Amino acid sequence: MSAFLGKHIAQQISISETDITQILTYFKPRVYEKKACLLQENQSCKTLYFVDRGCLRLFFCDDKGIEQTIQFAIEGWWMTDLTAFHSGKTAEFSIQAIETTEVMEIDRDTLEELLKDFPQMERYFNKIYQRAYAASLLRVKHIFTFSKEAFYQLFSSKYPQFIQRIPQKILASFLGFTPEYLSELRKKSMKH
Amino acid sequence: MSAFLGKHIAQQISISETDITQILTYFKPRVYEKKACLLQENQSCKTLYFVDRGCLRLFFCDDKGIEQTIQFAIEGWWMTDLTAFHSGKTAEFSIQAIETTEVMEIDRDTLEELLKDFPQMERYFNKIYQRAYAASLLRVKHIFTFSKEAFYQLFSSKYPQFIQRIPQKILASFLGFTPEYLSELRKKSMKH
DNA sequence: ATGCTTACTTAAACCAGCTTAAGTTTTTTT
DNA sequence: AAAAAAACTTAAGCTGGTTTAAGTAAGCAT
Repeated sequence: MSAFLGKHIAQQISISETDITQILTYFKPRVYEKKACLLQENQSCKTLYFVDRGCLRLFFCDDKGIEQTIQFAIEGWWMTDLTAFHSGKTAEFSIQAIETTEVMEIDRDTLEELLKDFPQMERYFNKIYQRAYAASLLRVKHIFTFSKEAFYQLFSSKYPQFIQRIPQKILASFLGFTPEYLSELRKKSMKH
Repeated sequence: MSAFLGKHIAQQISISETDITQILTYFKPRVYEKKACLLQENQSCKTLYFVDRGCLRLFFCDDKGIEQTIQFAIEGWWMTDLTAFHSGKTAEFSIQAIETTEVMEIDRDTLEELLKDFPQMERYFNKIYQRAYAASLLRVKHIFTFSKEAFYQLFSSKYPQFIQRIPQKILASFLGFTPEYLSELRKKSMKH
């Protein structure tokens, strides 16, 4: 049972201990092995994940068959193909575990029940979506502001843990350039 | 008084006519002239806008002093610097009216009151944020998937009204390229 | 251990998209 | 209506980042 999710909720909204305990029963704790696939492009997306420990990525395959990662979720972040999850349409993205990852998961119907039984949770998810949206906008801002080299420098100084944790190929696709160019940048930055 | 906002809310959540009428009283209708500035980078962001008629843009100045537009809001869309609005920090973005624009506006305290008096509205804003977040992610996907030329083709076939309404310079910065290059693409696409 | 597959590196040739700079057209101001 | 400013166009030269291709290292199965 994840104490972390409970804490995370309590941090965002005012809510009683007993409610939190109740709320957690709507979620199912589960472990996904490294490289496990939680959601496949073009399939229906039934589940919302909260990362307790580990790391997930959201990605798609471009027309050349290259996997493009557009988002990570580490401890304390939520992940799903939002559009597919809420609309019932087939997923545009895939989700994969980069490391062995412990999640708390909930399906759409159970989430609806949860929101009916605990309407305060609307406010919690509101904050989650706001944060995610703001992060995504900031990302667009960064893409436009910085050269790829500057973007790499910024990212590696701001999130050094990521550079350790994430395979280069995946990191390169997240940052928006080829693995070859990332390799070049790494070499360059080591000289200093 | 905006009937449009009321309709928009009723479309997203189940709510009574009388509640809608009440809810609308929390908002203030207002008209901004073309080129008017609704929010300035580095100032505090106190207001959330719903566009009734017209068009707003969200932008920032990069280090070379060039304005980069990262989002539009036309009829039926909300706009603010979300992070600044909720956190009280100074804004990272500016907001400007591209056309003479009628909005319904609400400040943070009034919004809090509204959400206290009508908790159902949490669900409404939840949907708004979800939609905005999904749109932003899709944008990142497009940026990575398409060449700038393909991106322009896609955009101009999907949103031909925009091509008409938005000055080229602003459109170019939204699409992520120079006005000169946009000019070249336009010429190219006219030949066909 | 041994082979097999996948991840990373290096370097040269190439090109999409930018910069610069000058010209034209449109809009705004007086 | 004229002048000034801002928006758009055109074209040449250039560069950040990709492509291609070949080599090295690391992970994984047998």
